[in-house]
Amino acid sequence: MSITIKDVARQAGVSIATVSRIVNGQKGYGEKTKERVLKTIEELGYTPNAIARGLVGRETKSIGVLLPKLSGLFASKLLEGMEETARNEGYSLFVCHTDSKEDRAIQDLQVLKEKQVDGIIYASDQLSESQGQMLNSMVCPAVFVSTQSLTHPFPYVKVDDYQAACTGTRYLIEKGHKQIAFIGGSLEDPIAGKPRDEGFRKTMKDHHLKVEESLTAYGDFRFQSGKENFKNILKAEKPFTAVFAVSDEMAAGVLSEAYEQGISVPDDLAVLGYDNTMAAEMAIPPLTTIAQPLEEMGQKAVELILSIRENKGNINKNKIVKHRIIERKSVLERSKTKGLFL
Amino acid sequence: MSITIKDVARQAGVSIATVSRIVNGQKGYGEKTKERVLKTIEELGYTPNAIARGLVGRETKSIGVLLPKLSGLFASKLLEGMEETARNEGYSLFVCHTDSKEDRAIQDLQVLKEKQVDGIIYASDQLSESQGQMLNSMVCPAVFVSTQSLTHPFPYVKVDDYQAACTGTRYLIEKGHKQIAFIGGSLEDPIAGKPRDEGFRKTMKDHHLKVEESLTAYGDFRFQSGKENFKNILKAEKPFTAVFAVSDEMAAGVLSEAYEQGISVPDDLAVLGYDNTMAAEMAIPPLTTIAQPLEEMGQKAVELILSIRENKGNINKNKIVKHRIIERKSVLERSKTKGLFL
DNA sequence: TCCTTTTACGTAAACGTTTACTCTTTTTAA
DNA sequence: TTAAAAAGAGTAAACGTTTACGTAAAAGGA
Repeated sequence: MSITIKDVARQAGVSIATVSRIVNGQKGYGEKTKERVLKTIEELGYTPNAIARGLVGRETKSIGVLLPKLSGLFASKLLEGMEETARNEGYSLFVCHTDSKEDRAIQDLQVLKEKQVDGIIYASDQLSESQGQMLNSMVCPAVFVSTQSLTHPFPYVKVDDYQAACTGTRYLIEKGHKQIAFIGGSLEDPIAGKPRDEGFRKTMKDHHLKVEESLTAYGDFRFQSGKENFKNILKAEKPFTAVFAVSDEMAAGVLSEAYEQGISVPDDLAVLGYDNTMAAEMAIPPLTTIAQPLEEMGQKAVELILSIRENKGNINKNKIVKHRIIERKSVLERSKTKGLFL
Repeated sequence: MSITIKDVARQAGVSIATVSRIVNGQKGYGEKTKERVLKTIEELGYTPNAIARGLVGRETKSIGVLLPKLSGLFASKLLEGMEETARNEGYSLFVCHTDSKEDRAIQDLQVLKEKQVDGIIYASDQLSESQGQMLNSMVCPAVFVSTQSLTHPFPYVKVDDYQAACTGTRYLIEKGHKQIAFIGGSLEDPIAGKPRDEGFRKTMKDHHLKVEESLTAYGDFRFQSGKENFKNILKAEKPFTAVFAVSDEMAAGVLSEAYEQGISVPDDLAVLGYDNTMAAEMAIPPLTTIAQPLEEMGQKAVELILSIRENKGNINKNKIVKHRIIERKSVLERSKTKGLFL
């Protein structure tokens, strides 16, 4: 059995209320008492019980985080940002790996509710109807990061996917590329899939460029998906000089497949990524990519939770964070890259 | 204010003890009562309060995990394994990013103690003396994963680093390589640094091969470190045909530097990695590497915690898990690779 | 000096559960 | 039938805190 506030109180010859006040830095005790109690705490090695605190104070200083995938550079960078901020504010993080499975996410939400978390961060995945209902039924605030929901208007932190895709496409075009392949996310994904596709198409159109449908493909943001989709695109044997893959992992897949087929990047083909995870840095050649400020997003997400807890009456808290191009080595000017099937 | 067991009891016309028993699937109530209570629970949308449970039952169904770095493929894969097992056993994970900083780890341990976690997993980092003392003072079990401590004998789950390094070195030698560069971890690191170095040297010696000191370097397992160390090794201009880097990230670093210097892997040089994270898969060329079964290690670590909680009197619980070579494309036979400075 | 305010505590209730004891009532066994 | 056992349920104490309220003494003000 461990040392409780009672033991401290008895040993120091005061009431538990006094110990509590001292521990919590409130006032209502004399200087000598304080010192005596502090010494006793030290001697006994007393540690307050956060569970008991949580029960009476009705806050647990913990936040639940739902991530579709833990083992990737994207999620882990996001998590690092959240952890840093949470720590500084005295909060801990429960992490849940939903694997994009409906039932897992529901289970997670249920558990987090029972564990009385002070907030929930739902990251980079689509929200189903029943998840949305659960989220609504929670007493704690919930925010989205790197995603949002059209039907359930929780505050979110994300980049403007549409604009980011425009930026990327424009970058390629300004480098002189005209025939551009595109590997996007699922078009059924209204948050990260569709808007990027739209951004790409809109920008192409604005520059009077045609998008060749056999040069477009849609995957799931993963390495394998990038690799396979690029293989399919190559099968079409249509001319192109650049490919825009909307995640670094997919871009790495493109690089990998290109390598296998003896296609040299950037000499034969330009490749543009998206995210700016470490995958972009480690790639060969290092990937030029659209950066999402993942750590900042994680930080903002927990700040958002915290600010909602304070001003219960909150204004619209959505935060659009800025994307930007990180130029590395995978994109050259059109004139310096040969292109494929020309 | 949310619905409590009292509300359910009142509404259903029974005592809270009965509700509790029904919720927890114990016995001591009639079939009709059970149905009535269950219906009431459904209607009211009652959710048990795990904090209150934790207070009386003195278990919180949560486990704390300390990781030196969150944002890497290594940690996140490990985490994924832990999460999966924890979830299946009804546990949640608090993740803490120590950043290998003494004070952060101490703070984390303190918080986890206050939050009354049921176990602690200390991952892939060296344990300092004061951390060891804190760990000892915790009431819950603690285990190491992918590390261990010589001075604080907590149970651990890891591969045999010495043997794994032997395996890797032997693999290279069996492929006919004789002049092998080595990029290790810090020699001050008695767990993951020194043993791998020793395994490398021992195996070289056993095969009557000389290790050329200017072809060895020691880093911190990260990409940049691999890159820079390889650059230094090249400066020595000593002949060699293979390099063994003891993390995939560092191996990716050598690939990256090799690419910049126009060295072709595997045609000019063989590269062997360690870990088998996604970095190995995504690398160009895909890395042949020593696999650590990270997910399995994560799983075993939480299983270990759980089993210690049950049989309080526990035997020696250390678990050495098996490493193995994953052959991909970065190592060819000596006869097929040109080598450098020959 | 006397009254008022402040300081320094202590008491006890609450937070939402679980569970050891009760006490009936019903079932079982002989 | 009747005693014993089992089933069905309630009461209340505990878990370790925080905090509203009370009270006596000390300090302050005139």
